[in-house]
Amino acid sequence: MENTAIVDGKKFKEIFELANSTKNGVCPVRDIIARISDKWTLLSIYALGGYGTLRFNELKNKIGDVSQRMLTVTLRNLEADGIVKRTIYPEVPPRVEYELTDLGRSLAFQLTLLTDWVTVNGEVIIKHRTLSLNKN
Amino acid sequence: MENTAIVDGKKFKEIFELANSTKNGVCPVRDIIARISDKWTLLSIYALGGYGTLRFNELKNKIGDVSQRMLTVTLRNLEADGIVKRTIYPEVPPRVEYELTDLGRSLAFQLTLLTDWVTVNGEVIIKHRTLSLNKN
DNA sequence: CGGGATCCCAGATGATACTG
DNA sequence: CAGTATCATCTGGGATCCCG
Repeated sequence: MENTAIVDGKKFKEIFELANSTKNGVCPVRDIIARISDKWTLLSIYALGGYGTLRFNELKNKIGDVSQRMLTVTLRNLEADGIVKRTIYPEVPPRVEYELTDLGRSLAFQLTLLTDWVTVNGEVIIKHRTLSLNKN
Repeated sequence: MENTAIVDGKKFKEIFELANSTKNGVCPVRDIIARISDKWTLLSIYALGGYGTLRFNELKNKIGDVSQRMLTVTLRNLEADGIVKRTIYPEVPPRVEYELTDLGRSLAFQLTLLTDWVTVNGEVIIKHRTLSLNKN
């Protein structure tokens, strides 16, 4: 049944048109997918999905090799999109906690589906890629 | 049940660890997601999913504003990953046709799920983003 | 027709230093 | 602690020209 939906191609044409058009200069589909599939964005969402609530440096230490600047930028974007909630506690030293919103959790769930696909098919792809390289 | 899988966070921790680690210098999860969520890759997959088989310039014209170079690069990558099949007909002038492989169709289906999510939640995100901008 | 090769720029990203 | 600001760098991607 999975293939049925694909073979007829109707849905794909609709999606293609949707992804290939812009409203007010932006294409929601492309724009949003591009943003969420960013390296640090993906890791941030997964980390917050797995650990619930994290402080800035906790998140930074978990991801490991992200620069402070990029984590800040990433989290600001996610906050602006309503995917992450940022809570500032007026203490000294300051404490800032991040967590996924309901929208964020919903997105996170969708991303697990994609990740599952990659888990199943990733090795085949990497292998294919490697073989392809050796031909040249 | 969707939330159950997320609230406990177990699966997310696993996925996070998976996406945050590398084997032989590459992380399949991040690497593959980054590649497929590229603007032109996404549009190419959708177009081939919807129209089946397309010649180079047919595909180029459908997408519209893609440069020749980028479409070539995109298709070469997809071919190397085993997602797109490239067939050259030894004619003059040359004819080259592109189509999704079984792996490609499987991936395309997964991407429709993500696109569906964006279709449902995209406007909310864009609106949230716009409101967020106006605060500054 | 379907590319390959080259040049080049804007924007993304990292490193570093400073601060409320 | 959790950033901001600035500078340096590096890369994606477009423009252009050429070719089998």
